[in-house]
Amino acid sequence: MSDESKIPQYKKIYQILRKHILTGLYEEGSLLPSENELCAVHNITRPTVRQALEALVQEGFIQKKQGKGSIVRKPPQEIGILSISGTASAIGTQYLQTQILQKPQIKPWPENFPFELSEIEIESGCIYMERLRLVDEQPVFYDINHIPNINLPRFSSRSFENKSLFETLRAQYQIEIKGGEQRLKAFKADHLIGKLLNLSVGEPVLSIERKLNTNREGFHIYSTIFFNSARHSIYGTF
Amino acid sequence: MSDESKIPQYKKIYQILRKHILTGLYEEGSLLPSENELCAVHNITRPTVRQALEALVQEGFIQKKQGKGSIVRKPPQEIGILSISGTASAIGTQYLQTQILQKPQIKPWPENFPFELSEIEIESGCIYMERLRLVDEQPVFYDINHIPNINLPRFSSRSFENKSLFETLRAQYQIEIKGGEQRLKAFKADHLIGKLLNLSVGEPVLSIERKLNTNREGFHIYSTIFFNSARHSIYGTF
DNA sequence: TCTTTTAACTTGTAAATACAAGTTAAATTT
DNA sequence: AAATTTAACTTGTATTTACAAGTTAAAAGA
Repeated sequence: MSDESKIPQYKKIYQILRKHILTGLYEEGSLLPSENELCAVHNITRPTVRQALEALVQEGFIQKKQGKGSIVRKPPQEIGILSISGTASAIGTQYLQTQILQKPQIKPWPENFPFELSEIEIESGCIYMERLRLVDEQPVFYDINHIPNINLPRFSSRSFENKSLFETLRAQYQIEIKGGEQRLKAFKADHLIGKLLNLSVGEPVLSIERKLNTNREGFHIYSTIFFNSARHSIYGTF
Repeated sequence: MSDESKIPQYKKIYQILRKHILTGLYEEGSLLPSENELCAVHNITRPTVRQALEALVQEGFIQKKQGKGSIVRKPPQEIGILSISGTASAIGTQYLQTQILQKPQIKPWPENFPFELSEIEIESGCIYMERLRLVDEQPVFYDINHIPNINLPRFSSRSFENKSLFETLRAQYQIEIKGGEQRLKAFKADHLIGKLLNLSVGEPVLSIERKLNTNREGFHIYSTIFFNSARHSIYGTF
């Protein structure tokens, strides 16, 4: 009797359908099985199926049409605004390389941290890491991450090369991003940022400061991102 | 028998609660009446009440806690990322002034429009308007809007001074923003942008290009925004 | 008095059922 | 053959009922 049996049925159906959409079992634009079919297949009732589908609608995986069905969409996978699109053509994550500038290491929180921290976050210290992300060998953004060091065994020894930080948190620690807040500014590149992003000092850089909420209450992820928007732009849906 | 009777009950409850939260009937942090109380008051069943509450949760108006109740929140009113926050203190919309640079006028769509248009949008032409928005008498952003000229009687004769474009669309035409997509860049101010935003040529400016979806199918609002992030930043939750 | 238990709330999950309303294609009529 | 109607789907809205699970405060016990 594992704890799997405690997962609500609608969530199980949601996870199954989500996986099937992401792995390409359902093509973009095609129709999901009808609600009644899903009822029959999984032996549950329509309200439960509808609860699962509603979650998929909210995340943009499907689009429902009365009288028609549920149309499969493949939304940009990142949360909030974080996808990158090229000035001319779109860029898939397969071309996005990740370079770890600073491997995850445990540190105290910085003095003048731009966000307010909870007590438990302060007590636990934080895991610090820096990454540089490149498209076509060219640096596109540089991010600095602060993650509370709460119940994350072996985190600092994990490799994040060419892996999504969020995907690791989801798969290894069942941490899911639920939303967050962010502040954006445009400013002039200084010497360090310019060097990292391959820009002259004074060139415009987009900076994002964000605090992400997770399914663990009181556990937040704090990131600062510096984005080179010369050849790319930040793209997002909402 | 007006068409009001065709509005679903859950939507009516949603609208009532939304209004009550916005007008301050329920204070931030306080609890909404319980689901069963709302059932009794409005003479409907719990699933219907829950459907209304779910919509409020999605928009951030309330936060539910099992065993406790629904806690009232007052989210930043703008959709997507559009709120402004000062570098030091937050800024309420009451300090945000609007200057109309170009009153709404009907025009054909521009030649090289950055978004793809539907046939009906092309046929109808667009309403064009430019605004400059100021905080403390200082220009903060300049926006250019293209709205399809579809069933918007008397739109071009309306005054938008110090009024939200979205609030007008909601109140006068029952048009609600349902989401959208956007592209952000940082770039150097040219002569025009610099003059409008009171910046020197070459200073960094944040630009946003957005396409907003509405509850009218095929009706989109297209905006380009130039933001002076010297003293303010774009703030948003997601 | 302090601790524990209980009872009365709250929201969360789930079933079974019914009808409304939009979509589509087959069947019928013209 | 073409237009119309109908029937069989789809999702949307709503009721009724039931129990699970988290929270809180009053009641009972030490």
